[in-house]
Amino acid sequence: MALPFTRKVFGKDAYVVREGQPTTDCTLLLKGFAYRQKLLRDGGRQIISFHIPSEFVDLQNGLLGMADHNVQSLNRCEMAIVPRSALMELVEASPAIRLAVWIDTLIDASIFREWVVNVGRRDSRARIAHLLCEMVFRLKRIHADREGLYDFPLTQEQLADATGLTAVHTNRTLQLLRREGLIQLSSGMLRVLDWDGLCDVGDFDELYLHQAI
Amino acid sequence: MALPFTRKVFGKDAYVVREGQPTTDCTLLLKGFAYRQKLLRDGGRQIISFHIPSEFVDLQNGLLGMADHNVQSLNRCEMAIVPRSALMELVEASPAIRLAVWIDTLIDASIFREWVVNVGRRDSRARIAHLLCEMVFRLKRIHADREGLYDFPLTQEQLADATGLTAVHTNRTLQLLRREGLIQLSSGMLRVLDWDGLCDVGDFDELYLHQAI
DNA sequence: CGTTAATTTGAGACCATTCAATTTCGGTGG
DNA sequence: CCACCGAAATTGAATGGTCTCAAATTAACG
Repeated sequence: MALPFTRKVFGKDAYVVREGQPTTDCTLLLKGFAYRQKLLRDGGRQIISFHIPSEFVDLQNGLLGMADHNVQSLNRCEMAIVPRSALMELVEASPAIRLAVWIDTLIDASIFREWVVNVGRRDSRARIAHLLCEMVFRLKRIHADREGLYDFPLTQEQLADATGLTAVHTNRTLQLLRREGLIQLSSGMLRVLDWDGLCDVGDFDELYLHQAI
Repeated sequence: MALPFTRKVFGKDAYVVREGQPTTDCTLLLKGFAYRQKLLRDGGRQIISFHIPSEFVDLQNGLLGMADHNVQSLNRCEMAIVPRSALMELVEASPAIRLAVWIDTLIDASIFREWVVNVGRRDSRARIAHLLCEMVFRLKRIHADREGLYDFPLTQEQLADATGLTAVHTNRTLQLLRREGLIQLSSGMLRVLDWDGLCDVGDFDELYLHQAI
């Protein structure tokens, strides 16, 4: 809280950071959803992470000199923009904060590893189930109990770009998960009807999130 | 070099770290190749990175309390095993080393991000070409000029598990890359015949490796 | 309430998989 | 130096999961 920051509001699908840009800030997501993505030369897009409030979306920018991917808001977002230099000074001054911040970047990396597994080796049903498990697991930490109902503003196209599928096939796979009685998903709200079943389908093991307490 | 370490030799396909294991050491690869992987419940395997001499294979173990994936030797390897506590003490004591080590873990993460893109959005030809580009780019840094010829002991099955393909299809794709005059690959040796062409096919941009000097 | 975005549906094509058999290669012992 | 062996690479044919391309329907928004 002692860090200097500027609060900034982003509309839907606004660019927060662009690939190839020199890094000047680190950005904390206060409200709304955001995602990170890379664009391919052929126009394809791969989403590499989704972010929910309370998460840094580009912490690696503190030490890497150049952004290697894009960061976009998913819906209307409020962000706290922290000058990279201020964050790094704090991190140098406080060993405890340093460890916390470093660990945050390491967990980030662990999630990417799991995503490699997800898009590399799981079929469409497991892929989407796994992604939903991860999102719900993380949403649980920032929300009071909502009886399993969560804001979930991702479009099927975004879900598709995150899982390496097409929007059409994502749609069919979601219908399958619904038919199986695992989830409800509509109007930007997600409810998990059968958590154990969804974890089972998605081959989900929370170990990689390193949230044991 | 001041760090305490024990030198250890691993045979082919030996486990260096196992998923779920409490972390006690960090391991530096001195000789040979290694890889990191995750196993799926259904028996599938996804390789999430390859490592060449001079690289740490599990630096995140310094701060995360538990291994979230497996590390295996690929061929005969020599490793320097550094007690986690010793490394962390050094890192606390020296700001310069701290930055270097942290940045190393951040580049690690950047590579995972690119791998998500690779297995998520590229077709088999581009996927394999991209992986070869990355490996050769990294091999160049540790080898004197070898006229484009490098040790490359990965089997086609390992290449397949890293790209999310089957060994059969990997074989056919490698034949295609050979027929196109891009690479030579046999007997554990790789030669790139057309670097620009291979980068083009693989949609390879070295930015994510953060090696600009 | 109009307009655009998002979701849903259908049919056909294709890339990659599966399964099985064959060939080649690398290493080992005689 | 050759015979042998298991691992790795290669080939073929059939299957299948996912994609592509359109069009239709529904939901979101100003």
